[in-house]
Amino acid sequence: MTRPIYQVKADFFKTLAHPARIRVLELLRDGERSVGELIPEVGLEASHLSQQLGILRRANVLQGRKEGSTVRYSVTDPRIFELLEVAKAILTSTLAESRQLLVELESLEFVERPDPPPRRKAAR
Amino acid sequence: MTRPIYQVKADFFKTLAHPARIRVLELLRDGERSVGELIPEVGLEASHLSQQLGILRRANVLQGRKEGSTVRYSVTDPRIFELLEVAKAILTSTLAESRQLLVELESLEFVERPDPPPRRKAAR
DNA sequence: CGGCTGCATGAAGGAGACATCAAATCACCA
DNA sequence: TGGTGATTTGATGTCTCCTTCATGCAGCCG
Repeated sequence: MTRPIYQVKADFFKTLAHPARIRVLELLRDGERSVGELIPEVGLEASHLSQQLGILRRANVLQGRKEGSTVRYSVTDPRIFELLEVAKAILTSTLAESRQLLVELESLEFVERPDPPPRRKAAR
Repeated sequence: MTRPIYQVKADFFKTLAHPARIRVLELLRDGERSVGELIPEVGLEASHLSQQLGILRRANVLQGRKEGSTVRYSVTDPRIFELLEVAKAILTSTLAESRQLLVELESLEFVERPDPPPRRKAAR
């Protein structure tokens, strides 16, 4: 094995860590899409979208199929959707809790704390 | 809703997109750990690890519990492990396919392609 | 009290990711 | 064959993240 597992996993999550790439994946949930179709739906200019698609393609998350002068993309492994579902479930409950916490906080008085003394600049 | 869903999801994946943070999560799979216990297992210096823990904590992935002079961390939502499992499954099969492809490529002759002409520098 | 241990935070430089424009490539058609 | 539309690639400025050092701070113990 060239790279440790946790490094590979981290890289994998990194390829997913971009709003446009997430959108693309969610759009591909209901089937193949050409780049031209994705452009208006994702809202990026062609070259920018192509870069993002390239990142997903090089990570083997997406695959492109050439059809005439267009390229149609689809997901390599449908389990990616399962991943998105689990993420969504986690986020939904986590956010619900945070919101709840916020409500509770707003019902409390603010307690003023004195300003901390200024920090000395690090001499390097 | 302040931010679109795909932005929230992307941020979530971003908090996971670091090898040390993945390691921490995998270690917390079998229960609570103090920072001091994590240091040798993750292999980061204290302050660096603390920064990474802070990122996970602020994202509500981890929670810290103060016990005397130490802090014990645990995962907020156990479904995070499910997420890691799905990711692992995807990576395992994807990597297996890539390896297979590599083997096939190595059995082919290389076809030399002429160097492309130099690109003109963009004048901006 | 005073120092130590355990952890968190702030600041700063360097590395890497993003966004954007220009240019290249390929398929198709007039 | 030249032109046009669709997509990709390359180059580059900007911005964000990562890492490290210095410091802050709370609890514990002598």
